[in-house]
Formats: sequence, structure tokens, C-alpha cells
Amino acid sequence: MNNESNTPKKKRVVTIMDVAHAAGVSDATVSRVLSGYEFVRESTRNRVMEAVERLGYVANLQARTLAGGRSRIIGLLVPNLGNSYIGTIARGIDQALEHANYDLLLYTSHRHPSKESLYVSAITNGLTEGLLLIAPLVPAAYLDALREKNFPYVLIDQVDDTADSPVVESTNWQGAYEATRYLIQLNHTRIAFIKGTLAVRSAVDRLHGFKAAMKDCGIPVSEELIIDGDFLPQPSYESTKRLLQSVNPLPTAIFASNDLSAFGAIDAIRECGLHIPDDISIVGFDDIPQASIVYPKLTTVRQPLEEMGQVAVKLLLERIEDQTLPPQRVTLETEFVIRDSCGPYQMHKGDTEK
Amino acid sequence: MNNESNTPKKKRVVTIMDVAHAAGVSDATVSRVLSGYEFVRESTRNRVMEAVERLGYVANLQARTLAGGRSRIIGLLVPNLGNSYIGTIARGIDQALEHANYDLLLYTSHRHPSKESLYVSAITNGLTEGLLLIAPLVPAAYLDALREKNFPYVLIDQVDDTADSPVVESTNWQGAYEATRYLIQLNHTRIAFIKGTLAVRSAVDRLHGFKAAMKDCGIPVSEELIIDGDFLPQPSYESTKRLLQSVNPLPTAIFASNDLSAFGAIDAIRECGLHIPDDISIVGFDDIPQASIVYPKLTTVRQPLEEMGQVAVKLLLERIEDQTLPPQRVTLETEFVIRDSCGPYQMHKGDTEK
DNA sequence: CTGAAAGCGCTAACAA
DNA sequence: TTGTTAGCGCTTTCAG
Repeated sequence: MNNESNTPKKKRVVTIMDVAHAAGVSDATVSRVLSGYEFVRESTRNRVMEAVERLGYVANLQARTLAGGRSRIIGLLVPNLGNSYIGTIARGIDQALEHANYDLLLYTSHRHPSKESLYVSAITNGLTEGLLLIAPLVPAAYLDALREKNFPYVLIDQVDDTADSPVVESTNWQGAYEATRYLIQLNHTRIAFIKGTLAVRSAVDRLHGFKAAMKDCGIPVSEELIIDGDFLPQPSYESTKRLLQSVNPLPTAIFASNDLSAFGAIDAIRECGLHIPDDISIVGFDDIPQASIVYPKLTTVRQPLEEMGQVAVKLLLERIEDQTLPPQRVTLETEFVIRDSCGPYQMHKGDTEK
Repeated sequence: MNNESNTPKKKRVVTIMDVAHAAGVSDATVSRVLSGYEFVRESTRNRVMEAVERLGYVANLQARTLAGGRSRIIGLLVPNLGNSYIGTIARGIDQALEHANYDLLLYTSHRHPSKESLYVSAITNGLTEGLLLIAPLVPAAYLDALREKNFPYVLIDQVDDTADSPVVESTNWQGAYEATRYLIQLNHTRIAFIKGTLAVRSAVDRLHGFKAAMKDCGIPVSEELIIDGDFLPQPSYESTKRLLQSVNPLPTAIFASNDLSAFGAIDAIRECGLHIPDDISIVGFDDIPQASIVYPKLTTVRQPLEEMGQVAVKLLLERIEDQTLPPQRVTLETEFVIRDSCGPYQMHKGDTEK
């Protein structure tokens, strides 16, 4: 109407009152029927349901929530969008939520980089019944605020070192250990390691698993072969390139802290004119969908990403039901997936002289 | 308290009343300050803001929305999660939304496969101010319901043939045309085409673009080389495999309707012992992040996915402000990205006899 | 400029 | 079993 204050036109919708009217009962009764209250006469219930159908009534969430009902929305806080690590977890979450008939409100943590606790307040006092947080770099302040408010939340693939938080993770240490042993079994001894973001516990665990395997096999780990990757392709590419150009003899295998890093490394390896797995073997971590699409297909430590999402939802829903539950920690098994990016180490023709 | 009815504990939060109290004004005044109403005495405004700060007040969205305010939430309906085509668009959306200070409520359309219009009602009468729909296979019923309610929405990478909908798309026809010409220029004449989901307009446009290029160059397109792919790796893999095993002579190039299909085809090609691009060239469509990670890096038609998301948000926000806007259609340019998956056609040693 | 009052649509005691 | 009565927290007239 008036293009000065552009308020969206108020849309009239069927309310619970309309239904009550049509069914000849009070609004409270309609509410009872809708919320599955058991002491309603069968005939009344039928009349109400019939009216609901006929009018195409759909509940108004905000009114319901405001009045003390439940929003059936849970929040998902992710560091960013568009990578399939998060996408895969999200898919698991989505499935479980669909099952439980919840909707998903998505938050990206790169927002509101300042005033974090305010941001959390906005989330928690909002329409969200609980919060799922995926992985890397959730500021501790978030968690404190959450805990303080006694707001239901669950961390995915990230443990909280400062306090007990409900967590869903996988066997990072063991996964890294096993993968390293595999490489060693293939006769590799000069194994490089691309670190993840060490502020994240999983990154540390993977590094430790790697070192432990080396140690158990009596192989010294040379620090010059441990390089940065930050869980990202680009930094991994750069570190790897630098490594391959500077160190001698070259590593014969590389263990990347996640698949994304492995992809970066693969690029660098190729640019140096080396072949995978003939000249150099590589293993990743995560088994994101791309891992089986790249060439050669990546040997990697599989995290059950989708399942982690599902379990997290289960945990969260339990906590919403009973907010006094002690923080649980669920650790799922990783699985070593052998594909085509690793081969046995053997002297090459050129090796003796290089 | 009582573990019979597990209602989440009611959380007391600071309300607008608390702030009003602390500032010694009425709740209405606080509301005015918060909503940026201009006729408030400077000193009053300051007192209110100070109280807001001090109490850590955060508005309650549902109350605000219910009372006629705006939720600052927009819905995003996607066919599914976890593939980077959608992820990349979503990233663009997220960026634009952050800018505009909106949050995102995510819906996956595989839900509620029945009672679609009810589902739409739930979305539209809910807390969502507008709706963004990504790509393939949005049932027409959705769109009708949306239009009927005069609810702001924008389609991304999907046009609505039955009626005018606001749309953000890219130059599918031209992109396919150009890519095909490129292949032809490389001396390919036996070019296979992997179709997308033909229920989607972009799939049809790409097919037409391909055919047009062939025609313009006087090359007959043989229908046996046009196979199904459904925009997915698996079906594309199967079709391609079948094709390579049955047809003679083999195609020397394949144009896949999207990158995902190309990946499936690549697998099939490799399993048949053929090399890319030596034996067979391949080009994709979309340029999702994986396209530059696979080996060989995929030559493809780039859709500005992220930008499409951003533009869609812009359009939607405009429509929310002014619901009388006629449906616009924004068509962004595709860009042909030459990488490593195509080579010139030339007689191979074996060619004469096979 | 600011307060009072009336809801937004729904749920939750409390009676009846 | 069902209706009545209060709000939930906020926005928005309508009077001052």
C-alpha cells in the first residue's frame, strides 16, 4: 500500500480460533487435540480434525513456541558452507531430524565474529530447542555461554578440553595409528605428515597416532617431514611443494590429516613431476565423497560422517527431553579404506644417485 | 522436575520489560528504540541502550514476529544435502544473507513427500519471510501454493515452465553450445552426450545447445550416443559403460550434462582401459570444486554458483520489501573453463583395424 | 516524545 | 471431558 514503510502485507491465515469455530468447540480443545492430549472425547477429536483438514489449518510456530510449546527446530552451527565434510555430516543430521520431525536452522559461525556470547544468546533464546555444533574452532566462549544457560547442545567431531561437553567423535588416534602402520608395512620409513589445525583436538590426536605408530615400529620421525596444512588444500599444497623442493631424500609417503589436505598435496606432488603411488604414496583422513572420485582414488581413514550426524541428533534430542543428563561422549570407529594411492616402497632406478 | 511430562525447563530471560524497568521507561519505548523509531529523545534512547547492554538483552524472535515484526529468517528448500553443487550455491546465499542480517532455515524437499501443499503452508505461514528454492524437481504444486499465497520466493537454476516465477539461472544453452564447438574444433565428430534430468529445464537447454552446435557444424548427431545420466555419477557411470561396450566406433569425446555425471563417466572410461584425454575427451558442466581436483582436471562449463546464490538473495529481499514486484529473471553468464580433460582427436595406431 | 492498552496465535493452569 | 482465563514477549495504534 504505502511504499514508505515497506512492511510485508499481513497475511490472514486460519488460526486455531477458526478451527474451534468450525468444530463448535473452544480454542483450548483444538489445542488439546493438536498436541495429542489424551482425554478428549473421540467424537470431539474427530470433529476438530475434520475442521483442521477442511480449513487447511497449519499451526503458527512462533505463537506456539511463545506460549510455551515447542518449536521443533534445532540449530546447526557450522564454520562454513560448501565443503562436503560438513555437507555429509549435515546429511546425517537432516535424516535423523526428519525422522524426529524437526527442522533445521542454520548458523554459520563466521558471522558476528565479535560479540560472540550475544550471538549465542540470540540462538538460545530464540526458537531453537537445541544446538549442534560441527567441528573446528568453536570459540570456548560459545560453549561457556551454552553451559551457563543450561542449553542443550552437542559437539560433533570436536572435543571441548576446558570442560565436559556432550560429544560425538571418532577414533582419530587409532585411525591415524592404523594408517601409519599400513604405510610402514609397505616399507615406507620416510613418511611425511601434514598437520591439521592443532587448535582442534582431532588434529592433535591424529598427529599423536601417527607418531605412536612410528615409535612402536622403531622408526624415528624427523620433524622436517611434519608440515602444516590447516585442514585445507591450499596451505597443504604450499607446504608440500616446499617440502618436496627442499628436503633430501624425499619422503616416500605422505599422511595428510584430512582428505582436503591430501588433495592439496596431490597437486603439489604432481607438479613436481612425481607419480602416485609409484614415487610417493599418500593417505588421507575422513573419506569425503571426493576421495573416491580423485585419481588415483585416495586411500584414507574413513570417519562415519553421516552416522556422526545422526548420533549427534539422537544425543541432542535426549538432552532436550531431559536437561539433567550428564554430558556423554560417543566415539565411533574409523575404518581404514584401502584404495589406489599407496604402493610399496622400493628402490627406484634413480634412487641410488639422487 | 517431573519426568512424566518432559517439558524443557522454562528459561527465564531478560525481556523488554526488564529493560524498560531498568531504564525507567515503558516497554513500548524500549520497543521503539530497538526498532529504530526516530522520534525518541536522545537521552531516553541512551538510557535504554545502556540498560540493554547492561542486562545483555536479546530480543525474542517469536514474540517479535508474532506481534507483527519481522523474523529476519528466510527459508531454503533444497532437494538434498551433501553435494557441493548445492553447497556452493548455499555458500553464496549465506554470504548475502549475512550481509543483510538474515538467518537461514533449511528444508529438504525429500521430506513430506506427500501433502506437499501442506508442507508449503508450514513454511509460508511460519517464521519465514521468503523462500529460496534450489534446482531440480520442485513440484509444480509447491510453486502454485506459493504464488497463490503471494509468498515471496525465488527459484535458483530452475525455471518454472507453467508460469512466471522469479528465477536466477545461467546461460545453459550457450554454455553447452560453446563447449560443443570447442570439442568440434578439436576435430571430434563422434561426440556422446550424457543427458541430465530432462524434467529440469536446464537439462533440456544443455541438450539443445549441444545439438545446435553439432547441427551448425554440419555434424549429424547419432541418437545412440545420447545417453542418460540423471545428473548423477552412478547412472552416468552405468550408461557410459554400456555405451563403450556396445557402440562402434567409440565416441572420441563425451559431453556430460554436469560435473557429477562426468565423474561417473570418467570411472567408466577408465575401467574400459581408455585414457583421458588421449583416447577420449570429456567435458562437464557446473565447475563444482571437485572439477579441479579430479585427475585429469575437468574441462567444464562454469556456472557462477556462488554468485547465483547471492543474486537470488538480492532478488528475494527486494520481493519481500515489495510484494508487488513482477517476477524477474536473471540470467548469469557461464564461462568455459579449459583444463586437462580434452585433447585433439587424431587417428590412433589401433584405430584403423578396430 | 511517551505511556497505556490491545492484541499476534497458542498453551497451560484452573475451574466447572 | 471441556471452557475460561491468563499470559508468553513484543509491536502498534491511540491518546496524551
